[in-house]
Amino acid sequence: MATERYNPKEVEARWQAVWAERGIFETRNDDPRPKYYVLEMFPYPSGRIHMGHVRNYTMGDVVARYMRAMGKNVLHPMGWDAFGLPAENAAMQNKVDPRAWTYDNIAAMRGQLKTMGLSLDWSREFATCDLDYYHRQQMLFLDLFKAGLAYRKKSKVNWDPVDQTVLANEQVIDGRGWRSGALVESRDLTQWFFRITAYSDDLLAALDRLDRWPDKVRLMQRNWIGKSEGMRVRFAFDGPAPEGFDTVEVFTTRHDTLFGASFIALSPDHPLSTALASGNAKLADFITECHHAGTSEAAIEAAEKKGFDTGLRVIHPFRPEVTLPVYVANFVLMDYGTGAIFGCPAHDQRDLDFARKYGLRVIPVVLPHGADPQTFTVGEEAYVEDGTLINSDFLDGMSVPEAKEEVANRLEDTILYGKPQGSRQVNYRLRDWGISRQRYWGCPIPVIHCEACGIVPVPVADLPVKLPEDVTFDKPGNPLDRHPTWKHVKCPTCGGPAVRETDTMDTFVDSSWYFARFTAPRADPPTERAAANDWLPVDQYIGGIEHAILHLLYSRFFTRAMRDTGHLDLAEPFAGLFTQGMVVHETYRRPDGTWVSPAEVRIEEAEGRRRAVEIATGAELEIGGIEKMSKSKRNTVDPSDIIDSYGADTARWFMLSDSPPERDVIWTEDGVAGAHRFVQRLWRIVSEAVPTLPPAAAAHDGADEAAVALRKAAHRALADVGEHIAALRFNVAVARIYELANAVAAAAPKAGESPALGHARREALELLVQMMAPMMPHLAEECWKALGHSGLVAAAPWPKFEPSLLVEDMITLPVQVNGKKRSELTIAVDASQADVERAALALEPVRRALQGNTPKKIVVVPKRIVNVVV
RNA sequence: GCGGACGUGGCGGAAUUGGUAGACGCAAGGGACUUAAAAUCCCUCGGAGGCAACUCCAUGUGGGUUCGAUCCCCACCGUCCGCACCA
Repeated sequence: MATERYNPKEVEARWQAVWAERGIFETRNDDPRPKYYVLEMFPYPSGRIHMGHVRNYTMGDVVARYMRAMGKNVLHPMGWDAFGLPAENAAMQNKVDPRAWTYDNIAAMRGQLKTMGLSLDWSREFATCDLDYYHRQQMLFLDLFKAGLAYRKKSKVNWDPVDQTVLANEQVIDGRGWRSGALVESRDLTQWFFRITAYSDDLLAALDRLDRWPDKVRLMQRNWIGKSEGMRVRFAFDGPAPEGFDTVEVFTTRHDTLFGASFIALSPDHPLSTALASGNAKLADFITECHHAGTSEAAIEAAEKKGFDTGLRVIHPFRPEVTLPVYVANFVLMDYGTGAIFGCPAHDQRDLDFARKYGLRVIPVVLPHGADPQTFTVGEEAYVEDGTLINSDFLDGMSVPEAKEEVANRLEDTILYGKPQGSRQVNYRLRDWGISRQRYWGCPIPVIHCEACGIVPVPVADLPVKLPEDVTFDKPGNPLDRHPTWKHVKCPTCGGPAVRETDTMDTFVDSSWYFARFTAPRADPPTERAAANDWLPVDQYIGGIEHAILHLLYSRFFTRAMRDTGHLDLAEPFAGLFTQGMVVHETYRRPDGTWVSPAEVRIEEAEGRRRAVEIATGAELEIGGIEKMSKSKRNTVDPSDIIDSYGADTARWFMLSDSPPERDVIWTEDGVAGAHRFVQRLWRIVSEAVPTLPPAAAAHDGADEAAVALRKAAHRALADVGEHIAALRFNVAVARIYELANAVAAAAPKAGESPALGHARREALELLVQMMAPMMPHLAEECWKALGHSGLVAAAPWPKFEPSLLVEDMITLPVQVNGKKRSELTIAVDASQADVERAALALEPVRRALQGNTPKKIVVVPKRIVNVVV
């Protein structure tokens, strides 16, 4: 009897309907089983899902389904990161309402996701642009504001003069606005900030405890936070001090090199620079010039160290007779340390470049180990390594750490104008998070500006501050700002005329707490504290490495802020993090350089050479590099096309096969076809075996050799697959499933076989189906039903392997002579060392390799290897 | 420049983290079935030598440690990623 081909289209829709109807993926908060929260980074509703989503959500779904089978109460929700620029751009370009555009996209993508057969709890779905959600976000903002974690300050921002808006750093490409192409200006604007720096040290220290995060991500965050331990040191002026300044304060991590100081450099934005410039046109010009210099990497690379001598001199803390010139220098950053440094040219490359240019002294004060103090000089390269102090008075002979300690102690004990001259300071690279956006499609910052009362938070009872719907996008700039009525309100405190804050929040705020909202998505307060505490942290979070710093750091901050404002009781939102690789594809281009999509290309193989041919024209195309799927290179493959022609299980299986999940996966037609062949093959194996199977798994008595072998293969696979899924090594789990499928196929039903083999086959098939169920859930349900089960495999517990079947009584050991494998030895597992040695030496290839020599030593590693050493 | 990761057949990769290198898949070649094709099934598949059993070489390159190294150490080459005037 010929088996009918498996029809994924019909089967998948059918099982998806059954799952939905029975609500088996809806999760209750009062379920007594142990919890497991698996979450994939929620998508931006761009309109269509892409292969990256398919990969991400497939991985999460395998974990969710596996954990559910393991008896956990699994929370696996989905939502939409729905505020952001693209909706406004669509509004400007296509005259559509950003709200309608967004919700249409969500509907389209929800439909696509549903065809993937993901075990999601759709009852918890929300979008961040839902009034319900951003209302709660405004409540959180007010709490942060009250706690001093949200504040306003003037700061430098990227300003796009054409679009009239602030741009995030990521939206500035080579110094130009990504949309307008205009040169971005640096502007001082008053903006809202979240005080992430209040948690710098905790965010850093807690990284060590995130042992289920990739080292790479932890390292990136560590570097981003950028802790450095140093000193603030104040220098007194030689002669009259400028108005309003009694000293110049610098930050340094190399206070050991203080005797090598030869100048002071101020940032062009330092208050002293600004003050001096008001009476000095040349200095003012210099500062302006500094501001105009590019801030791109290339510009910084090429930029020369430049300075302007202010004429001021300061006194060396330990050598009253020595004075140092004070420069304004283009390479000193205002927002790190104190915005001023002391220059030690011998031991810092930038300082050296600067000193050479302006003819300043270069005094070596750290002598390399083993160098001769008489002959050691610094040429064009500063010496930044460790060594022994020289030319440094009371520090001479000390190591660098000793010298640092000594300098710190002395400066702390020296009083200058009523304060210690120096103090130890820990400095961080991390800055507060600027969340103001001059944009419409975001969460309004719930604050009112009153001329009399200043900044007045909107009373909680007046929330939500709702985005107006009657806005225009015909002009650049913020539609909220030019809306005729929206911003004009009465002051909640004094009742006088006031205006609303028209900035909206960075969309990264929206994604900084959505995982908490999922735990009680319809609760009246932002979180239902008990639910958040019960469910969080997320046990397994999965997403792209591109969020290593931004989203993942912001969320860690925001969770702490929510803890400190009473919304939940934990610091770390994500206990386990996995960063998946990208989906990449070959590229094809015409001779004129334009790209051609894979769907329009046919690959031909002739004389061992692969050719790409454009289907429409028959013209040969150039096969380009394998790159991330992107619209610009046109190398995308639409998941819906794949699901239409092969089914979701095939797409899911392909995503999990071959490539380790953290690495990039190359999407190939051959690979997908191969995955689909396996789907068909599994169906064939199961459906052809079914008529021959005994009705249900019976006791495995009177088992013959073939039956035992099949049972061992099945239980070995079961043990391995569970282990590999739990460790997210999906590609290896897939390989084990292939192996078991091969083993079952090899033991195909034969006339006259033993009943024991029939029982073993049923057992193996049932295990096989359960093992593949997290990965190919539709096919698994169909097979499960074919095997005679009335329940759902999606609701079945994960089977337990039989440990006795994993134990072998005979074992095959490789036998080496001098480290080279010469033979194999099959022997009882519990054979004594002496027996193993004797048997190994008796092997013909071993005797040949020994050539009559007596072994010096025989290494026997039990259950591993025998090595005969001559 | 600083920091990090990686390098295994034609390709994706596996290897119990010091113990049989190349599991599993893809591609390729050969065969069976078929009027033919598709589908399916069987065989071969790191390199060199040999009819063969087998031998030698081989995990980027060169050294080292070890009975034994893809794995540990040193140096180098290459690829990729992050940060970037952070004092």
